[in-house]
Amino acid sequence: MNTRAKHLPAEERRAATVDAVIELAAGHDPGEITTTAIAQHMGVTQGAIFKHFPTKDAILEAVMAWVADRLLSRIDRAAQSAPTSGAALEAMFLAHTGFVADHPGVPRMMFGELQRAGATAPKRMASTLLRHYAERLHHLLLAGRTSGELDPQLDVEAAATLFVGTIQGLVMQALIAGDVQRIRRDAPRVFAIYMRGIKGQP
Amino acid sequence: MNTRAKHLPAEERRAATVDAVIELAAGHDPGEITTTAIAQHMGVTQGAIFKHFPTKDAILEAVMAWVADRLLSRIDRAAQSAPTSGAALEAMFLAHTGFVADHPGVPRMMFGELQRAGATAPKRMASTLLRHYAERLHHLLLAGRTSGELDPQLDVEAAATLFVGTIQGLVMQALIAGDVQRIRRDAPRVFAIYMRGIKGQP
DNA sequence: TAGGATAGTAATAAGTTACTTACTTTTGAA
DNA sequence: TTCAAAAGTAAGTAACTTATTACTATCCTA
Repeated sequence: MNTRAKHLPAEERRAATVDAVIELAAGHDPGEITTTAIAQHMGVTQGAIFKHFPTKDAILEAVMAWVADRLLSRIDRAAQSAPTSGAALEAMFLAHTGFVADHPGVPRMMFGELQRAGATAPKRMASTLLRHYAERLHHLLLAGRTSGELDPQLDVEAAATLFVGTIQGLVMQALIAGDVQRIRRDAPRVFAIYMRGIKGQP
Repeated sequence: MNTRAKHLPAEERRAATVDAVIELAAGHDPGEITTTAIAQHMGVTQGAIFKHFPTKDAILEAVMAWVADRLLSRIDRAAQSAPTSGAALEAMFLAHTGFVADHPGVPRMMFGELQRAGATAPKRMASTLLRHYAERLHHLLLAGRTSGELDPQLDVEAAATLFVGTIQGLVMQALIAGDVQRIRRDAPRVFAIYMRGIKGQP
């Protein structure tokens, strides 16, 4: 558990709670992230959490908001400084895999939330994040196709599915191997094959 | 709940229990698959389950054994009747996505088990299945590379990761869309891009 | 520095879960 | 047909979950 100062101002405590969840998710399966575990990780009692969040779902909602903000801004920053669509795709891919390697609990939680029954608030946020992500991807793929850098007959929808799936696959392999940093090593190699599949003739 | 005969012989009841889990996983998230839910789905009381399985983990272990047996045999059958390595890869891909479309709960459960803390029996079985799967994949990719059908400089390890990830990505998209049958539609299109990425020059 | 607002504690309520136990019903072979 | 083994029931338990409540410690400003 993190031994930090007690009696944090409300906003800092909320931020610390979100951090605790992200950190716990890195090493435990989402089902084990109980309010007791979150509180222990911060060094407060379980009841203290409910001074700042009305329900547990509200915590998960805040976590999803954190993820959406950080991931999308990191990806946008990476893509903006790339000269071509293909380079932007690669930058986006590496930014995303880098984010996942930094916060390996995030994709687990996302996947876990998406499986939930009904339309919970955190599930909606996860869906929204993925939609925004897909929009950026779609845009880049279309631009690359019209510029001729990518295959002029490229199936953009399938290429977007494959892009996301590739990252998901890297996460799964890392999970099985129990070695998160492996993502950083494998990401460029896997992306090279992907790029070969979508690029235009030289 | 399935209205079947009560008082089944032990072996049939065990099989029915595994079926119930597979069916429940198709529509509910793994966390909701309680022993009560399994029993209700079979039309017996919750306690009855423990006449045939010592623990809940023993049920999940039986489910994983069922999956390993069915999936690997289906894949092997598909690959054997293919003329070339590339055709075998495609047959394997479509057999796998077909299996997933038939039993959409299976990849969810696999992913859920792999996230579990510690080395539980069902988690070990899931890992073993994936290792056997990777072996077949590795073999096919190597054969295709030496025959010249695939890129002679192909990064086999990365190609195997991408193959598995592609399927995982299809599952995730279907989960988000809430439409399992979409996997059947998208699988050939996504595989086409993958194949373009690994094949040799014409 | 006094005192109200804020943050945290300890105990506990209410609900679930996997698993057990004492008992009853069904099955099938002698 | 009889009856013991097999299969299922109903009720209960211990452990764990989220959330609440009455109280206490700490902070910060007037």
